[in-house]
Amino acid sequence: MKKNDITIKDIAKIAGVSINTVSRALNNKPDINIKTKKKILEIAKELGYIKNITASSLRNKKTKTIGVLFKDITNPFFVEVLKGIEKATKENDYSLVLMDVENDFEIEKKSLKIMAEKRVDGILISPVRKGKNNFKKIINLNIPYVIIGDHFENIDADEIYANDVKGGYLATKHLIENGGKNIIFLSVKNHNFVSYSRFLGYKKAFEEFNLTINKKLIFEIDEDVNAAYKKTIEFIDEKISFDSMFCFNDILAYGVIKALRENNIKIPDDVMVIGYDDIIYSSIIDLTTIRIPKFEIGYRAFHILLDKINNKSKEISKIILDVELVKRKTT
Amino acid sequence: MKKNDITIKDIAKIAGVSINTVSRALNNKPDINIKTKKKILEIAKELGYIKNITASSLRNKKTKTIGVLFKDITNPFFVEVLKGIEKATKENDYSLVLMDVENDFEIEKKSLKIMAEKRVDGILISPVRKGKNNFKKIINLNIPYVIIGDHFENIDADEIYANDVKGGYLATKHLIENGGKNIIFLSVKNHNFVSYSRFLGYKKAFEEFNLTINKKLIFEIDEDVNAAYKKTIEFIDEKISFDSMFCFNDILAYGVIKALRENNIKIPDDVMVIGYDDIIYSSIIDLTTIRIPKFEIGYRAFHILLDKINNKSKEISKIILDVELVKRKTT
DNA sequence: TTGTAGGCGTTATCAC
DNA sequence: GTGATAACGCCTACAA
Repeated sequence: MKKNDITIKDIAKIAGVSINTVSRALNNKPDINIKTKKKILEIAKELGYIKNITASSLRNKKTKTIGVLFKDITNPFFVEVLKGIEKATKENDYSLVLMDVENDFEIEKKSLKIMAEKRVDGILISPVRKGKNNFKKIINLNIPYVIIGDHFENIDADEIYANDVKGGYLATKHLIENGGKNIIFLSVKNHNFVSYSRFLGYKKAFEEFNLTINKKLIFEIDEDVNAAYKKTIEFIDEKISFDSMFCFNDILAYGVIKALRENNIKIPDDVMVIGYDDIIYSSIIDLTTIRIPKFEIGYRAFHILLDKINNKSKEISKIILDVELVKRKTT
Repeated sequence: MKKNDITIKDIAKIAGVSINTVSRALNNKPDINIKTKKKILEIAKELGYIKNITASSLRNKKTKTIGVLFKDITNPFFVEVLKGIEKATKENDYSLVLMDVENDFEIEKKSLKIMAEKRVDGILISPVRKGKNNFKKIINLNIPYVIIGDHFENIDADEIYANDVKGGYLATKHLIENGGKNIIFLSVKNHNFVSYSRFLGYKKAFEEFNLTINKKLIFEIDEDVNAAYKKTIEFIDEKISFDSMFCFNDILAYGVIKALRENNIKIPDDVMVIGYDDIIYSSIIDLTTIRIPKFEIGYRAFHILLDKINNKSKEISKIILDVELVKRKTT
């Protein structure tokens, strides 16, 4: 007999007790004789009994697993967030089912359905954004969820995200204070709230210094190194006048730096570059950036979700985590 | 009534049929009147019925989910592999439970137990290595599994990994051909088979050119950027004579490059640097490296596992994927 | 073509 | 302290 075929029934038979006495022993319930318990535990161990969570989930209506839906599991930002989620999950005896939604509405919809079918206890999601906010339509399941790294207006959902207005402000202020006059804001498409917040911060800094924004220096590209690289080459070719660049994230900044270096533009002397996220490689290339507490976002997101699952909190949480400027050598 | 509380029983009642007629309709079985089927499907849709996979898994003894155990889910190599696994998983209507084993035997053991309890249909694992090979002891469950990115002697396990002997050879040969005389091999601890293979390749190249290896130029450090950075500083401080470095992976190479740059050592003029893996950032910093088909490793690993699960293949697969030199600007 | 009955492995309720 | 029984929701014989 295979080990994972052994059931409490088998143990009961050998121990000469009923199945629910076995259940009691295995689940540390009271109302059981210490000696029978010990005996049962021994038999279970000897037989190599492995509990069937599938069965207990059915009975308990709890799967002790959560679903995690990311737009792109390869994005270093999400990788770090995932690490935080995974850690918290493990610490609380939960498991996690991961799905890469590939920034695609249809896949997101389908994934959500699968999560519902699996009866996950809760969902952590970074919703797909394509211009419109279709998110609300999608989640009409009765599953607790919290949104990670984004904010939706008019939706009563739990959210945890970074203070991107502050981040945009700190970055821009830093550039201005270091002599930046023509500051390009290299933003991305499809990030309504996040990119808008960073833009607001950018604007705020300009206002604080009584400067006016040159809208011609604001660009939106795909969230991709090569797109940033190419765009920067364009700036150079078209002889756009700029002395600093605030990039939507570190990945874009990498592309920018590569393009500048290849054109012998000195960083930071000719052009200052600042990124966003502070992903792990940024310290190596000495990129100045805004640090987001990624691990913490994931870790806390799980705990917010857990409270929802256990009905400990009824009110909606909108958690906004602090960010900080990390000054390195590209500014 | 919540949508996920609706069962086939409810549908049966409304449709005025028995529950297994509903089951037949829902599962596209033959032997059902097309009209009753249509009616049932409509009712199911209207009620917002969501199948309970927990229940069907119990009945079918199939969970349609696999477990993925990685030493470190944050390592870019595994991130890419995971992407491949996730894609293949999704395409085959499977799901994936992810656990970060934190390079720790105890966590690995515990995680494996959880996977067994969840009755995953199969496991994809990059086993923890700490000097000894304790892996065999751990997997004595009756669950199909395939080992990713590693090879164990004397174990009849399915494995998929890269041709690291070739990779080590290509890297070293490239350095020698470009004038490398004193080639440091910066390897890591805890990677018995992989690091040993790369070493064998290194050795092979030396032999081919009738050179003798200087064992004083072989080092083992932790698999960590900062460790590589510090070690390189040591080389410089101790005035070790070297003109090139073959790094165990790209991450180490990043640390090395940083240290060299800070000490005004020109790359590749004074020192050539070559990495391994070709993770995504390496193209940006123009690191010469050995490319491993990471996505493919994950993607194919799933398919090997799937065949095991479906009993399509009884023999053991040892798949060794090809690698290639990617010449960029650090050599 | 459809229905009845039983069981997957666990846990909760209740009685003893 | 312990046991019998039912139930979680689904699927599969088998019978009708």
